[in-house]
Amino acid sequence: MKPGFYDRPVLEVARDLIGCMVTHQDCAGVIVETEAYHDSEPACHAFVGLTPRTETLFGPPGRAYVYRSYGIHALLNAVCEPPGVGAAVLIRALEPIEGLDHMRARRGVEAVRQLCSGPGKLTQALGIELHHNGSDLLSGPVVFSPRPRAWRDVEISIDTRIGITRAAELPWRFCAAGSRFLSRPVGAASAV
DNA sequence: CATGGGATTGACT
DNA sequence: GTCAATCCCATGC
Repeated sequence: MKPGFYDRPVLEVARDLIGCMVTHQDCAGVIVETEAYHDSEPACHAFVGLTPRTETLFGPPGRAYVYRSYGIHALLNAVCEPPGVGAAVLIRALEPIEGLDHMRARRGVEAVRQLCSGPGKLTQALGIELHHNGSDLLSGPVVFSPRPRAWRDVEISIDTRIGITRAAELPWRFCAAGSRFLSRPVGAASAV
């Protein structure tokens, strides 16, 4: 992405990341689902202020924020907005493009739709771990790159965020309209 | 120092 | 639909 891409309001970045590519080593996918988080609302980890955990969130934009969820999964975010503001875009689903066999080996499943259709699934498929927290998204090893031509005019659907209890009413979830690779259909309120 | 709660997933009823 | 697994870390005594 261009320098400065992430130094903007997190809602704009979350929308603009739909259709962009995520690459790690030999695996790559197109982002089809994101969510925005900002320190002004209680669902965001940064809501509690600057702590060891949220240090990356309050740091410079364009870095990866990777944290452990439910003691099991690593979740990938792109840090946004200027230093001092705790904001990030959660990457929730990818359409697999390259390295599918490597993804299958790490995920232990065959179906393409099962490889990256969830925030914990895609980090497992791409081999993204906690030690990637704080890494630069321009220089890698985890790299975000602009939309391929075919995704230039992707249509965006907006929905409420998934799996949170606080500020659950905010429409801060962005999806590639009609994608078969979402973690969950648009408009499917709760349900597990 | 002890405790409680997740930005989830997959197995089972 | 229901539920356990599992661990980092914020919070409170």
